[in-house]
Amino acid sequence: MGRRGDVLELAVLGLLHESPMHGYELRKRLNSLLGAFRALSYGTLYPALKSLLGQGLIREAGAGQGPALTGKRGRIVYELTAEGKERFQSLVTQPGPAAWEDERFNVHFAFFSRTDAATRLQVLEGRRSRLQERLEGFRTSMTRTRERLDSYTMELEQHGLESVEREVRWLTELIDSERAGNMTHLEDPDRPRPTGPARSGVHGAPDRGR
Amino acid sequence: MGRRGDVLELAVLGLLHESPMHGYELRKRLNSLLGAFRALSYGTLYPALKSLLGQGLIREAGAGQGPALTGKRGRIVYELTAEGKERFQSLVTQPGPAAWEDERFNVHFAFFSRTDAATRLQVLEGRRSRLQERLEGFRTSMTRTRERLDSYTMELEQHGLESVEREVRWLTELIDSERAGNMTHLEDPDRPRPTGPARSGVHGAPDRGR
DNA sequence: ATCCGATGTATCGAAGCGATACATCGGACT
DNA sequence: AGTCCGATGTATCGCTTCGATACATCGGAT
Repeated sequence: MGRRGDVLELAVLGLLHESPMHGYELRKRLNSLLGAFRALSYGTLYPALKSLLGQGLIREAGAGQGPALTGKRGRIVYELTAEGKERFQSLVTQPGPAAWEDERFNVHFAFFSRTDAATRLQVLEGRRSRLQERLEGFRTSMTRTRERLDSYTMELEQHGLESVEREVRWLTELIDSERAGNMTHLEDPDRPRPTGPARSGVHGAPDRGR
Repeated sequence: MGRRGDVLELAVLGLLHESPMHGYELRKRLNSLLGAFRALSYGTLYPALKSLLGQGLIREAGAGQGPALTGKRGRIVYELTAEGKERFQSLVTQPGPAAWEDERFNVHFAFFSRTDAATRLQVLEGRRSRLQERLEGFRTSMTRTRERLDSYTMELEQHGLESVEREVRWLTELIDSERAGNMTHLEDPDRPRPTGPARSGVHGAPDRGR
């Protein structure tokens, strides 16, 4: 499993952690999960599944115990093994080198309800500072090319800048509400609370897929 | 030149149309032009340049007439041939099948000042309706998965929706100002006007890379 | 009754990516 | 004066991923 593969690994493990699934369904879920608008190719998915099978992280389930998805033919339902569950936990708990890169972040975020608060903050803040670096790059680039004025190019750069600024604001709100949430119900993870950030009524827009 | 290559072709041609350049410089410009945050690989660029050379659209310039970029070693400066210029014009004038796909759009937009008004409108409107389709997808997907409530996933979908809505608004403003601009100075392309849209003081944020 | 689009698994050729090798240059530090 | 080092610069290799396609079954519309 290669350079993009490890994100795929996390994503597949996470989805199968919710419920067993076959490849076709998995792909659809992955497409929205990865946030990429280009569909994930089967030429990527199936090799990845094979690799996961080989590592013993998933297995093919004997058909027909999942409710309401009993087809009678060759649909292969995958489910997590015990090792798979452990692997998922370790991946989600210790975000590897650079979990805040573009697609990485989306996937990690999607599994935040299965992540502990400390890790959530770590990922959110990592992502934010990553974006702030990018912001710097934008600003210097824009002052550098100030004189060479093509309005359309300027518009494009301007847009990009504002888009990233927007996402930074969004992240800041999430971080704040994450911290606030922690102080009130950090100690009891089993308390029946609405898993997730304390929706503060304000929304932002993250990256939307590279 | 393959599936992404034709965008690359347009981008390279467009950049070399401004001024001759060597590969390293070209790559940096392409990275900001393509809007992709993942850097374009040399393993993509150099084969593309070879292909363009093979087609006779660009040629290697004899070194040392460009002002202030005279290195004495092997830096290879590329420049457009006459065929290259024609090719660029035809690519920029008749936007091929789907010029409004994610990265495609950025590149076409970047060369708007060398595009006629009709084509500009065509691309902008195509892009907008493309995004509106995507909006539909989002909304149905969100109502469909309403009951299955993971706040983080919801937040992610919400964000995406708003991000796209934002870009639609941006495009609408561009289209409006494009139409308004057309009525005042459509007829004289050589008039020394501030090439570009009539900056209406409002900005939006487009896609940011794929 | 049969057509057709959605569902479903799987692979292949081509293209792109990340890493790396190699080389020169200018400036900083000692 | 030496020498280190990061930026500039060209180029290729192996592995991953993509887009297309093949093939098969299902359910519903005509």
